[in-house]
This record gives sequence, C-alpha cells and structure tokens, in this order.
Amino acid sequence: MNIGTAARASGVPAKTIRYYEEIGLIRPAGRSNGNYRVYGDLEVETLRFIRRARGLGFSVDEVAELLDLWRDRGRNSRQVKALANRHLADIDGKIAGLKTMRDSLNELIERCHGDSRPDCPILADLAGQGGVAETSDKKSD
Amino acid sequence: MNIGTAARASGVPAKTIRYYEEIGLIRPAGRSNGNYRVYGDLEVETLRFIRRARGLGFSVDEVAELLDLWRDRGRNSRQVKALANRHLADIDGKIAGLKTMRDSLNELIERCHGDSRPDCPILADLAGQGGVAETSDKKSD
DNA sequence: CCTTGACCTTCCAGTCACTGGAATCCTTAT
DNA sequence: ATAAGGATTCCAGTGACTGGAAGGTCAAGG
Repeated sequence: MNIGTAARASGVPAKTIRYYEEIGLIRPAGRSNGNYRVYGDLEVETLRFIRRARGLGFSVDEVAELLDLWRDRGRNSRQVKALANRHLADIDGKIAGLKTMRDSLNELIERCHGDSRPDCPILADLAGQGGVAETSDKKSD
Repeated sequence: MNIGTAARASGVPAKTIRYYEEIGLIRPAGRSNGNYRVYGDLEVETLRFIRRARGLGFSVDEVAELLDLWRDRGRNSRQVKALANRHLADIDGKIAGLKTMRDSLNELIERCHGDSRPDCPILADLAGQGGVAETSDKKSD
C-alpha cells in the first residue's frame, strides 16, 4: 500500500510518516517502480503503536525505546515499567506546575472587578504590587 | 545600566532580553558610546512584568497585549479579565488533557508486573491489544 | 602603556515534533 | 490525450528561547 493508505490505516499523517523515516524512528520504507514508498501490515501496526505512545505523551526518543522493547522478545517488563514510571513522574510534574499556575491566575482573576474601571489586581500584581505572580516561576508547560 | 545588570535586576536572562527586543516585545534599548545596550528602572520594571506574566503561562503575544493594557491608563479591567480568563481556560484544558493521559498511563503501569518476565500490558496496549491508549489522543502538552 | 578578564556585540545553529507549501513526477481513468 | 489525485523532494516556519563562536569594549592592576 502507498503512504496515503498507510496514513489512513494507522492514523498517522503521511507527512509525519515521512518525518519519522527521516529522523530514523522507523526504517526506510521499500519503494515501488515509480519511487513510491510501499507499506505492509507490519509497518501500519508499528505506526499505530507509535501514535498511541505519542498519545500517552512519550517523546519520540522514548517511543524509540519502547519500540525496541516491543520488538525484543527477551525484554523484561521491569524496563518497560521503569520507562513508563519516569514518564508518569514527568506528567505529574507538569500537572503540578500547571495547577500552581492556574491557582495563582485564578486568585488574581477573582480579585478583578472586570468592569469599566481601569484598576485591576492582575496588572498590579504583574507590575509587582502583589505577591501571587512572583512565586509561580516554573516552566511546566 | 548594562544588559547584565538589567538581567540580574529583572530576573530575565540577557540573552532573552535581546530576543525580546528582536521580536519587538520591548522597544530597542538605547546605546552607549561603545554600542552597549543601556537600561533604566522603567525597562527593568517592564522586564519584571514580562517575567511574571510568562511565569503565569501567558504567551509572548498575550504578554504584549498585557503590556499594552498596563500602559494604557484608559483601559478597563474587563479587557484584562477577559484575556486572563481565556488563558485560564487554556490552562484548564491542558491540565484536563494531561490528567487523562496520566490516568491512562497509570492504569497500564499498575497492571504491569515490572519483573523479569517479558509480558507487559503497557506494550500490549500500545500494540493494540487493549483500549486504554486508544482514547487518549489529544495534544494537550 | 599593556594586559587581563569580565562584559558586551552580532550572527548562526539547535531545540521538539511536526506542518505548510512549492515544484515536479507517477498512476489511473475517461 | 488529458485531467485528477496521488506521490516525491526540499525549504521554511512554528514558540520561546538557549548555546556557542568570533570579535569589540571597559576598568583595574602591573
């Protein structure tokens, strides 16, 4: 099958498939007479695997590790779990950072009248009059 | 004062200050005889404002709007609050996406033995044997 | 006066994971 | 023969910086 069909079957855009090939996440596809990339069911399965792993937030490098593990019949599940746990901690960190951010922002919003008057705690705080925005300085997004 | 001093005073790295100037977030700084950028207290205040707004997760474009509002004595706080609320919804969306991701991943992890055996629900699910990874397909990170 | 070192300048490249678009080629159907 | 709908490659852009190289400036010490 051609790249468009493989894209539809796997849920990974054709452009992204080419990109994955370019960066070495997947092996170069075979070629037809007219130089079209040719895919089989195994490739589509791999692409689907990649899409799901990306959907769980794994980075492309982590997906590469996961793919290696998947193909390695002699793997042990400890390695997989460790990788997944590292990623889970990552996500938890991001969530925590965003929550802090969210709460700071929300506090400011609640204190803002939101009417036609110019005074606004949001701006005042950003300008240094308060302390809410000062502490939320992590880059978790 | 020079850029390094302004960086220390504002908490914004010198490199980032130059970048902000380049993209037009801040106005080009004045120059000394030796072509060094020169900053005053107002510039440092502005930089601090930017740092705090970025810390709350506002994009650079949003920070530019916030700066305009801050400098506009005739603004009304409704505009500021609306902008902040849009951003809050954004953050909430991200948090929700990450939570879904987190829960899916966590479920998989909990079902994984994590020992020397090769069978692993995480890989099985990514390969399409389950349904957990299938639904978490949004890009909220 | 000269050197040293800290600071500054510009410019280019890389990050991450794609995505858009242009120019051109292949395949299939009418 | 031609038109449509794929496919190909290559280049550029996204967001918000960050790192590094090559060179200019400044103040202090010898």
